[in-house]
Amino acid sequence: MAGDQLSAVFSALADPTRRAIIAELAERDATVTELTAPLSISMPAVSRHLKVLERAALISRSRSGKWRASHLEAAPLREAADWIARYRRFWDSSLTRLDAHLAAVQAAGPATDRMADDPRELG
Amino acid sequence: MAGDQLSAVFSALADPTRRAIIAELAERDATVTELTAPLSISMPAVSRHLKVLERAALISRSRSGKWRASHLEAAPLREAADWIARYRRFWDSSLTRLDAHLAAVQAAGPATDRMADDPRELG
DNA sequence: CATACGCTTAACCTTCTGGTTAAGTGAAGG
DNA sequence: CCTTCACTTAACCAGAAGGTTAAGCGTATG
Repeated sequence: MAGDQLSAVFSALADPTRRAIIAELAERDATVTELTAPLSISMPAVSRHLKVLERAALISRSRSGKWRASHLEAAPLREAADWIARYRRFWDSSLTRLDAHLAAVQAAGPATDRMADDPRELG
Repeated sequence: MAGDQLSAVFSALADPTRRAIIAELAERDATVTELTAPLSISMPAVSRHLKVLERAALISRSRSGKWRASHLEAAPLREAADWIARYRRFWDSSLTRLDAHLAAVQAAGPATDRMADDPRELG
């Protein structure tokens, strides 16, 4: 299981250490040693976390001498965000008219659409 | 690890079967039997997936006679979306001018070029 | 009331995960 | 050179995950 891209991304994000690494890389590229420093685990453990992130395409890595820098790649995060966004209508009360319309269409539920009586169509 | 709420949510979303269940519940509440039908796994397996989703607070369940209906609870999805949204500037091309400025400042310039000399200059 | 139904729990198995320490690789440098 | 540094890989372990079948439990129902 968990073979598809989305699963790999969510699975990568499920670990707090990896989220911390992502947060760090959001500020600057970093070497394995730099990433290990603030964490309370060994460097091999960090190395494997990086491999997981790399497999999920959440980071890319460049070699320069004996250092390897990790760089955040956000494209998979967008896919994850897009997936979650499908359910945005379930929590967001400030829906735009377009969102409401699409939500109504997707839900295929006529009664639940509170804006169905609004004559204004989306522009 | 993986004890916090966010980890539980991402971990729950990491499984394709559970995402399928969420997609189903987004359309209508459903019993365990109804949820099991389109899936190629046994009912006990689905029952455990539901328990995982319940622990992540992604669903609530109500009992009615011998049937138990599952209901989607989207609040945790919002938390997950909020976390990912922190990195939106890394993929969203429609940045505001302020966001672009902050992104440029935080990225802190061409790190990979200087890395060849000394990794400490990465930041 | 006996039985079938809906679902959960138990027991078991295999695979995955995340950590460790120790050894291996390749570039820097005294 | 030959060591040190940065990092990866290997070997190992404990526990979690996800599947199965079988059994249990409570509610409908013929």
